[in-house]
Amino acid sequence: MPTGEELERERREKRESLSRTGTHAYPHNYPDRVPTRAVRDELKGSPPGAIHPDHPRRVAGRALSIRHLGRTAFVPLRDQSGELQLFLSVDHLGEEGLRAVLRWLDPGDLVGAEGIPVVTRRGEPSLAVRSLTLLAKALRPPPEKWHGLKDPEVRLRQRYVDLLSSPETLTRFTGRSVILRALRHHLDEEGFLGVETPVLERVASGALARPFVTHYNFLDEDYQLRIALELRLKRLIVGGFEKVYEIGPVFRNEDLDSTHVPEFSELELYWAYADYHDLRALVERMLHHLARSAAPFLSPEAAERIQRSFTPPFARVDFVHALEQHSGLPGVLDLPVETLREKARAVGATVTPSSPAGYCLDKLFAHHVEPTLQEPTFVEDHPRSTTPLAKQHRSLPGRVERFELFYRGFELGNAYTELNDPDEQLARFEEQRATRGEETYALDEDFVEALRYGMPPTTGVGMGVERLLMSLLDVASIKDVVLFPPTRRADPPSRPSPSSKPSG
RNA sequence: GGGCCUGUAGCUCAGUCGGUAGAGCAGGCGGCUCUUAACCGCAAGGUCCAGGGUUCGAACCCCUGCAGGCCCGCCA
Repeated sequence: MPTGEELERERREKRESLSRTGTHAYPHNYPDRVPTRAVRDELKGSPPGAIHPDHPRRVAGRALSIRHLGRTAFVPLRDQSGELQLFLSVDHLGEEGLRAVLRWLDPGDLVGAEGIPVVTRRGEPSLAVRSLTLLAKALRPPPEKWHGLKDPEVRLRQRYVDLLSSPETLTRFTGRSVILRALRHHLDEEGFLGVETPVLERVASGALARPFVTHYNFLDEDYQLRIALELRLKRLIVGGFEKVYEIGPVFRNEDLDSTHVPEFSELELYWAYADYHDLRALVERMLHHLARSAAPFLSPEAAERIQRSFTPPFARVDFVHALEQHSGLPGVLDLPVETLREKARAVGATVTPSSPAGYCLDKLFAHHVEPTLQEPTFVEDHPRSTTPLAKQHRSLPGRVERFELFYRGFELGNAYTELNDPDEQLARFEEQRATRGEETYALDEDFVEALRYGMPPTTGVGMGVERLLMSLLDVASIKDVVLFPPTRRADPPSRPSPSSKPSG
């Protein structure tokens, strides 16, 4: 850090000289403060020049910049509720008081201010400061006040800098928390119980993904980080819970792009004595509710558009009909698997001689149909070979009772009428293992054992929370809704390249 | 894994034909009692992502690597 060092040294010197006057640079609290928004609200409707000397107020936050005009100065202050201008003048602070403040105050410092609410002659709601207190010195300068922090790499690696300098980032992540609170509240209101199940599993199953592996020293045993919540939650249904959900992190040892991160939050929900038709209606109600809760964090136009999109009923298409229509392959379910492999390979999928029909159908669907599903759409009644955990369709042979919800061309959720016959479950696992080799759902023996005790008819859904948030907050990249997405090592040791010619 | 693009002051960005780097903001000094991207003046601030090569001379051309972005592939 070349001249950053000089900037920091200057700020350290200001801090030290303040300490020498007996002022603590890092006091322990700042009592009786009010949000800056409260002061702005009080001043609403007051004319320029208004003064409220009988209502002294204390506010605290980050000083954004300093506009010094001789015997006055203006300092915008930001806290979580918004911004308020501090008005510093010799009239309230005295000659020496103002001079002293300007000696130590830097943009980025955290300060507390006590003063009286005023509206300046130019009409800006302000606090005429009688006393300014340093609450924490910023040794690093904040990003440029007008352009802010642009560097996408720094925004991810040092998210705190992004948050402290970009109000829209703070707003977006506030939106994340508020929407998830609304989600939990909605599920609670629907009668579901929130539960927590283990992140560390002997065998991570319930989805098709490579797990992260870790080691439990005490048991001297390798554990895996969960890739889904499904099998644990269904055990709870066996045990007598009738409506449960969990929202929590799952881990899939995979690459990262605009719709995938290796660590993400999943919502899974299981509902006994109900089927996927009941669940479809619940998902519609839930998303409609969440779209309303997202509105305060969006532009009015985006809020309106998203609420309109998520107003039930959503579109419904049959998996097989949609695939046949968009691919131009009639009778796709009756095609021999060799033909399906050939067609899948033709659209760029990685196909092996043992790739099963379900895999090829998934790939063909992903290529031909998914990009067309921009508005919320339920894709229903998948071929049986595409999934091992769903129950046979009650009227369509060769299909299962399943729906996936798509929006903007990506998958938001996946639901089944759950398979609850232990013998068929075991057969499906083994069938997958036989045809897919490594590419298979791990066999969870204890889960099958649980089913042998009897699981009521049940329906369940899994949704990627970040994708849900991308949809509701109207952003294009999953990193925009993950506070601390993973990044590569910042400064790997540089080594001379082996192919470079020796100097001489 | 493949293609394209990016990396220069604390931040945001210029940098022509290869001739030892520039602006604005922030910081320093001076001025100004209503600014709000305040303004005016002065001075200062650089591992040009890293390593190597070509050249009298490289931020610029070449090679390799690293990090990031976009697209494609892979991945429930």
